[in-house]
Amino acid sequence: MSKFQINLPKTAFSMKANLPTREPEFLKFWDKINLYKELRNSRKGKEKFVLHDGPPYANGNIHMGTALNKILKDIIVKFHQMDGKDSVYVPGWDCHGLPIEWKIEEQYKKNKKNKNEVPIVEFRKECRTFAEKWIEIHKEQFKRLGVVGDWENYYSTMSYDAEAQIVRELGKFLKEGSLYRGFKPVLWSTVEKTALADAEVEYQDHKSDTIYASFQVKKSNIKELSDSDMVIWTTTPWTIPANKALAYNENLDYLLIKIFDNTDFKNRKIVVADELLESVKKDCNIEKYEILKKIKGKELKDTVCKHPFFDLGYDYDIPLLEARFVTTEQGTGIVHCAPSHGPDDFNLCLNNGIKAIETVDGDGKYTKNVAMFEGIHIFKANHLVIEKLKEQKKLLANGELVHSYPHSWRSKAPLVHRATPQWFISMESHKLRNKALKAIDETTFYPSKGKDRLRSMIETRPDWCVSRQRVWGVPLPIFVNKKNNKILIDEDVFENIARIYEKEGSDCWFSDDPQKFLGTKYKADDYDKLSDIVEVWFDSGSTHSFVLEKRDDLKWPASMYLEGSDQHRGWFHSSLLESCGTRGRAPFESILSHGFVVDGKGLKMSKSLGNVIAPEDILKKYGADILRIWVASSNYAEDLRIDYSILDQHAESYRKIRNTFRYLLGNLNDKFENIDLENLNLESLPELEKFLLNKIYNLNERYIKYFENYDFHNLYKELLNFCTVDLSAFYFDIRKDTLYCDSLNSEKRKSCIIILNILLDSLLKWFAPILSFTTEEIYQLVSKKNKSIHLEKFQNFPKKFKNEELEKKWSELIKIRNICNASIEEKRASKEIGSSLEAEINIQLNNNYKKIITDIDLSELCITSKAKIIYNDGEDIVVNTQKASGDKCPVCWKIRIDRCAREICGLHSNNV
RNA sequence: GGGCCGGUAGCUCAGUUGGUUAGAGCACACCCUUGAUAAGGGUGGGGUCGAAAGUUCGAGUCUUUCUCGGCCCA
Repeated sequence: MSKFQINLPKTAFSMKANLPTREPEFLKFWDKINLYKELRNSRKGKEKFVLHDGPPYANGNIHMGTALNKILKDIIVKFHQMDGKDSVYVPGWDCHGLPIEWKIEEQYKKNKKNKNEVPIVEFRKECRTFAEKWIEIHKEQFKRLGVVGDWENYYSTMSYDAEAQIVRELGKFLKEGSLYRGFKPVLWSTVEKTALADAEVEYQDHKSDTIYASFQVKKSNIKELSDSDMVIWTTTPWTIPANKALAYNENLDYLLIKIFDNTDFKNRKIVVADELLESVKKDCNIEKYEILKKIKGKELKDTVCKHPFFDLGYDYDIPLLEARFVTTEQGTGIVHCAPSHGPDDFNLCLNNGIKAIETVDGDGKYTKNVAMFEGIHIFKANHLVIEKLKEQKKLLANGELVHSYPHSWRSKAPLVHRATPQWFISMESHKLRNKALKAIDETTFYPSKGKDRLRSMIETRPDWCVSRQRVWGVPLPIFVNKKNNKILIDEDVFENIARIYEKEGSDCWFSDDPQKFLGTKYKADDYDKLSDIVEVWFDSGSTHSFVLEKRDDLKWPASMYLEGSDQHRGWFHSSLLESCGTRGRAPFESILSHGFVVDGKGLKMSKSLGNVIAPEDILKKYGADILRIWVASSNYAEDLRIDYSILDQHAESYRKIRNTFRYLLGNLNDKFENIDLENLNLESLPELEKFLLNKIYNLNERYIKYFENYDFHNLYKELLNFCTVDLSAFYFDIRKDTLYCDSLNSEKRKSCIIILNILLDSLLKWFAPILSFTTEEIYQLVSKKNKSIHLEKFQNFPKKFKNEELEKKWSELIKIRNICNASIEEKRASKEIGSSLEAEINIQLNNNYKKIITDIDLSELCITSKAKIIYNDGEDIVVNTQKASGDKCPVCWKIRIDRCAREICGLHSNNV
């Protein structure tokens, strides 16, 4: 302990963060002061920024993707709040749908309960309870991440208000006429007995039966085709009974060949694509044959065939239709079309006046529309079809193929395309596609590539199937007239249903007298009430209508939607369509999409790879602020890598930031004084301080620019570099002498303290949206209690801080400083000196430097005991270092012969 | 299988319309300091820019192919 009075840093801010245990204390504090309410009060009447929450599904613990999403949202919401706006965040949950139904059914199975014996209403109540449970769990998990929002008044798609508004939204489509009943093949699970949403389908390998079957030509413009057969290849033999057409490509070349092998096809003529002849020969064991004729695809026009089961009652024409989807990748270049069992087939046939009919029922059994096969399950029909084909001498070959095939994500059962009565929103009838494309143009995308991604999806997507044959969802509010089969369209009825739902929820649709919904205008006896429910994407696509429009604290459209990039086909997509259909524009002004969380090597996280990291583990080991740094420092435009070594590095950076604050607090003795920046007299400050203000000003300019572009990883990097390069290694290091050794009333020291106050204030606010907990910890230390850092506003730095001349000058000085450091290091390496204060530097400068060096103390800048400068006409900068001579001052530790100017200088002073 | 996006030091990221020896911070190594001390300072090593071919006087930047990874679709 020195006997001289010096000012060493002192602070209650510990070096060790201990985030996992300390952070929850601030959660309690925010709760206690009702931070969310205070945030709203503090920005009453100000411009609103509304980030509308995309509702996560209320099922299962959160994972890294959810954590990333919520933290990113929170950072943005806090940025805008600090920017002075009323930045409102209302979290929400998506609650209806199949996954929850499955969870309940699983429970039933466990308890040996039969789902069919449970009344629908009771089943739905269990689904509701299940979702409620997960909402509560999620809530706590999200809060722990530091996410601030209206947790008390969250929204959910299963609230009565939501269910009612969803009915009103559907009513708009019904009234307009764009919601229609169609008969279309949809992906169908015969196990779950339902159509599946795109997101419910997963592709897995599946072994299929394959067949080469022949269709006898009935009539053609090409004479040689009489008595010949068109050959098709398919992996779904069971669809042959539903065949209505064949497809060819007019750009392909086809061959008419005659077979001589001793088989059913001996001396018969068949047609296949030229390019596929080799593979057909191989698969069908065709060895002896003759090419009779080459046929241009175009010439096949107007050719008509007979169904392979023509003689068994399938006595209708099978026309050849031109289709681009026919390729030479596999098969024969001629494709069998069953409009009830494939979207391509359906569209092609539709354009040629061939309608799909119900060929297979919900269980997967052929209907009465299919002769010979009625009642047989399609998954057991392949061999029967193959037998019949053989019997009719229409089978060239059959085999098996393992290929990627759609399966249900729940039951893992293979799916089929099945024509069912479904309810669709037309993309064309009321120009929905055009409206949506225009809305995309009017939306800002972060990153910009999201725009093309969404646009290309909207450009090609088919009509939107909004019906599901399930029970946990909003019932489609549709009555069909028994007599004329017409849909009841009456706004009064829709409104009546909505009002009922608002009061008691939608369960009553399944239990109560239909008359209740029809009111007095119509008789329930005259109508069939639909039992379909609305697909969940319509639910979540409507959140803008029952959240943004209905709440006074929000606005429509939202300022931003922010989700993972998969939501281009999900929520961004469905919200856009729903809103364009009902309101003619997008419900958002901007879309921010982020990539997926992958492991340290860039691989997706999976149980089997064992590379999954749960947010919970990170919170336990590092704390939320480290996770928030990870979010801020990663480039969300691409996939985000995470593993423990990456987190370790961010934890290191955190310590650097924390110690930067600690230095500030220590030298301010935890006493923060707010500096009036506008009235700050710059002329009274030393140049180094003015240079720092210039740095702060410039950094803030870049900060704003980065923030406006939501470019957080560059923003964070700038802040971190500022802490390490400009402060720790430069300003702080240089000013230690002044701070420690100068007397408290030294003007220089006071100037430095002003800068430290400004730095503390600026850094706290700059970092607050990212380091939500740590900045609060510091704020609580230095400010009045019961107010949060998050209620603060960003600083406005006066333009006078900017000083380009100084910037230029000091960049030269720093160049000299770097060369001095290199020179000092030489002497250190040769053990001549240790600390830089043991050095005396001799600097030779070109005369040009004279005006830069005026008034600059290079020994102070380089933290040496002495600096001699010699000007000449030679090289720009040459530095020689030697050991300083003299004695070490016990106060300032400089080595010198004479006493320094400081009053308390210990060297040769009378005090010694 | 198709579409889109991406691959720059161990890590996180910069690299303007193609133009000197490809940058920063962290990490690492060595040294110093012991008055920011489970801190702080200094110096330094480290990249055939995923691979190959092409266009060009010149390619991390443009083109093609391949490869690896991710998302979406089938």
